[in-house]
Amino acid sequence: MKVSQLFGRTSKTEGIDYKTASHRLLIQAGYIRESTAGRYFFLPLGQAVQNKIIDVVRGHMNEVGSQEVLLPTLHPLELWRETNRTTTTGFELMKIEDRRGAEFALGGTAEEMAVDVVRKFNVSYKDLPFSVYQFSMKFRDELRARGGLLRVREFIMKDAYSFGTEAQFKDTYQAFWDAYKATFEDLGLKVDVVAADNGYIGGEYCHEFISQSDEGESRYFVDEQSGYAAHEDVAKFKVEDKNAGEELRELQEVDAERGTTMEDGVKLHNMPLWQQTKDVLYFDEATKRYVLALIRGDFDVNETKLMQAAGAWDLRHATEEEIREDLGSEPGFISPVGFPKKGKKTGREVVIVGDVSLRTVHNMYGGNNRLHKDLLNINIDRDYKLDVEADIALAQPGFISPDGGALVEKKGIEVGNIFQLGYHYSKLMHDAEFTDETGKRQKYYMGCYGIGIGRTLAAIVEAHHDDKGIIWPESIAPYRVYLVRLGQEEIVMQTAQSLYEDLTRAGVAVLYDDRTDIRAGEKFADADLLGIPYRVVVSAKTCAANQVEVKKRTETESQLTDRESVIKMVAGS
RNA sequence: CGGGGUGUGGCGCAGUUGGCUAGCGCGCCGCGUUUGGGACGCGGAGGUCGAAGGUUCAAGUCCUUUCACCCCGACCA
Repeated sequence: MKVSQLFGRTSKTEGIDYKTASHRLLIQAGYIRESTAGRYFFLPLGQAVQNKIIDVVRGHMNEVGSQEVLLPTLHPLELWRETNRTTTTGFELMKIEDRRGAEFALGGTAEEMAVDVVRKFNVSYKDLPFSVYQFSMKFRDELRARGGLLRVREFIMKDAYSFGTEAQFKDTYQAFWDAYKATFEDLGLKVDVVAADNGYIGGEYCHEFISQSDEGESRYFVDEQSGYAAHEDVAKFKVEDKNAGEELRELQEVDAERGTTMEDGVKLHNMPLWQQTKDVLYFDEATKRYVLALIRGDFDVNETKLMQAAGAWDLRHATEEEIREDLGSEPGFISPVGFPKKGKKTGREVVIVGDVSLRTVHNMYGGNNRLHKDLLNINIDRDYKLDVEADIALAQPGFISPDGGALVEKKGIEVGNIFQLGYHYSKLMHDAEFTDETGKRQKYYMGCYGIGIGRTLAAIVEAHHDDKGIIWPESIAPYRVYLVRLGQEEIVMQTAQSLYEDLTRAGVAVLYDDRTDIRAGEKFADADLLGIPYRVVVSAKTCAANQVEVKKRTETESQLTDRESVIKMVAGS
């Protein structure tokens, strides 16, 4: 390709509004251009990179035996109703109607569609396990797009769906895990694999592949020694015993002229924070129940864990009015001791969820559901009972991981994920079954596996750039060589042209800067900005020496060699 | 949806207490001089100043409404 004919152009002036490096560089170098927020034009260079990434991903998918398909973009809304996903969450689903009023979802993920096509074929145990995957445009009605390609409203995603028996699943999940590791390695991305929350996708466990970056939105914890890694939503940690050996003392009410914060309690009673009870009252809009979360005073409630434990979907904090008038308690003085089972006025059920850390403390202190009254020597089981006991604590940096090392907080870009779906979809959707060896119909056990192609592209730029521009890993560079011609002497014109042809013949993708009205500095600057791995220069100087100049984007010094060596060098590997 | 900010040729911006024909740099087109790290001269093209309504003799500038975009938050594979 000749630069003089390339559609899209670099820009000297950069958009100062763009905060992330990938956003700025990709636009400045002419890879992408914005349409509206979160929707991008992929120009020839950007599309070339995107296709390279797709090739790498496809290779690994094929390697694990997954089969490429293409599902429709418009999903019958009926299918989404079958799994309740039109209502279960505030999922950012785009909807559309045709002129006859038929309703569709613009595909944002395609579990239902995958099940729908598989059930049309009445599979048997002989077909299992198997998986299908596709590359397709996904639509998300994001409240706020950000960071260029990092969070968008339309993007190409590779999504795969596996079908099998429960016994087969472990191997399938591991195979995708390994394939993802290999994929991101090929793409030049170092990723952490972290345990995460399934959210509206359903299922019981999943893992995110996160490229560490300050620009990322995912916060997670890593135990560097053991390799334990988990998203902040699900991160576990060891809870040490405090005074669990202490003898139980008698429950006692005392006057408590204090404010409503934890610190006020600590000051008034002159006792440690960890010995205080933290009582947080929520209301779940989905199930219309109150959820009272109890935890040791020095910990915070992790709302994601809490929702899982309580079976809640849509938590909000209870209002002061609800606390006082419906539950007869007092903000800042809530206590599980004698807390009502139901709202007095509304009759709404109350679920008490306690953190496992409550077992590590005896003789706790806290409110007594009345203004300026506290209780001393509160003890679990004796003074109150839990409906659910679970880990609902929020991990913090420095806490001890389940494996014993200290948790370190990291930020990163989630470029891929793998989900165990189990029977979630096959149970919700009719006929999602296979025939087993005995002729009986069985639900199949599923997984799904996604990679955001555009986001991966952005993550690669975040990981590989300097102040001059992008530095593409060789595996996905849009071109392998940036051939710079300096000057218009006959010999230079001929040498550059024939080198261009020779390299192309040798199978090397060359971007040939044949512009005649552009000076050297600008060509070099563009070469750096574009980030092509090899820069080859042909000029009067190199021709006089009967050589060409070559420099890798990652290096600062160029070298002179003969043209055969250059061809060998860039064609190699 | 809350907070902050910005909308003036493709990009980056200036435009005073309202005042004459809306400017500058980059880029684009033409001619010439240049030519190893973002040259220079001359000549061009390109703008209903985000949109609508209002105030005024007069609006890029003031008022109202609205839309879009950027950043932070809430939300979210």
